[in-house]
Amino acid sequence: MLSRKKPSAKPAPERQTRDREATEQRFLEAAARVIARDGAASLGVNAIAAEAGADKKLIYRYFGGLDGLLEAMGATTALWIGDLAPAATAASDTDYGKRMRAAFLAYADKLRADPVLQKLLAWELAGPSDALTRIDAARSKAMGKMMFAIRGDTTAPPNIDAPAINAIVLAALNYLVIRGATMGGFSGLSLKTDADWKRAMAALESLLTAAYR
Amino acid sequence: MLSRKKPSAKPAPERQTRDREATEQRFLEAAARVIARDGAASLGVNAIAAEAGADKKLIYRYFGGLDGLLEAMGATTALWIGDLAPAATAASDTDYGKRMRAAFLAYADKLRADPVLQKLLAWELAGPSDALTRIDAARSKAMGKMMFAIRGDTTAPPNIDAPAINAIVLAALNYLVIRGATMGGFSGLSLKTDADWKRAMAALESLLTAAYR
DNA sequence: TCCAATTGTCACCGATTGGTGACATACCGA
DNA sequence: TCGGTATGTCACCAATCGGTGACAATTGGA
Repeated sequence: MLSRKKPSAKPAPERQTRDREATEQRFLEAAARVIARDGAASLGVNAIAAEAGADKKLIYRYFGGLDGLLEAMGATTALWIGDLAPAATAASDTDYGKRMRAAFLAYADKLRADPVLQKLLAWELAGPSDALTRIDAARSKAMGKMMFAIRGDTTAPPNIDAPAINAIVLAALNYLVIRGATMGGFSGLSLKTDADWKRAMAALESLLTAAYR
Repeated sequence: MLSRKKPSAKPAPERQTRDREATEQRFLEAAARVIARDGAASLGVNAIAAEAGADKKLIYRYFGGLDGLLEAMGATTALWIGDLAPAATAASDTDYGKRMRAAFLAYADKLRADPVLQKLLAWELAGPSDALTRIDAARSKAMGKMMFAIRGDTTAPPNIDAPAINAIVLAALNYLVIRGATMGGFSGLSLKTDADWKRAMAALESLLTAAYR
């Protein structure tokens, strides 16, 4: 302890904004950055607090812990799902199959551009957590409403289990997007460039047209 | 320290089998149990050693660390993949689409009965690790050989991107099986009972027949 | 029989984890 | 202006993590 004193002139504190909402927002953004960069596995209060430049104690104070923060984040990550319905119905075709195809393609594009949601989806698969399941419940509810809106007054072809087929397509989409982001491909199918994805989506489109014929 | 002495008559040591192969096997089985019960996220040398009832030091001695153990385990988990080809070709039909359908259905059944591989697949999605990627490389290579064997002398219909379509179907299968195991369903489609799966597989079959018509 | 290498055991290390109590400071209404 | 409260900071805790060195005990070959 030589010349360094503590209670003297402050070097550069300047960090005390005293704004709870802003701090909460910083936490949410920091969590998104961490989850997008290091993956959902290495997500914790320490990492988030360090990324946010705030104290982890505040996470407990404001969100009640990591679960609360995740839940708050989950509420914001799935917002664009609601935008899919107008986009798909805008190209208004009275054909059920064509509407679904447009919706799925739009969904794939959006998901491909949202690394946070990708990691969240991957994490849900790794292990069922109470917070994650709640997030998933909210998202799948929004998804169901979207599907309903897209369908509109059209009707699926008879003798076809449309919900099951849609679930299968959605499952393939989720898996392929995540695999493409983390490993660059799956089962010999490269999923790196836009051209790769164009090929994959063409194949999926042909699958759907054949199914909903 | 009353009457309890250490260097006197041994109570029940009896644990020193001095069998390296047996110990390695114990580690592999313990790792499989841990990964099947607690998920891949909570997999570590401490947990594995505790489950195996052996010392973690031996993991480093025998496998060179956790990565080596995972690699050794991955080599054994994908063994049944090779058995899919004879099963699918046994119902020998010269139709490419029918063969693929049989193979995919058999694959789904096997994967549904292999919780370890499920967790491994889920973990690969969560984060790319060097060990995991090597495991995946070995497995997808076996998968490719299997697909080749199943196809045999049949040929896919023209104007159809068979590799892409097969990748899509495989992706959907992986995702649905994992979701069914961890969350019991996906996108409104329940995946708990055998009846649920029968429905899902029927939908997938109709998809494939339509695509490979 | 004896010795050396293999196998197993234990104690310990530093780093990191989630979580909390105590305290300093800034804000805002009375 | 004063004082209470919300906000932010820091130090600390026990538990657990991956990893290693030192040592005891067993085995098998010379």
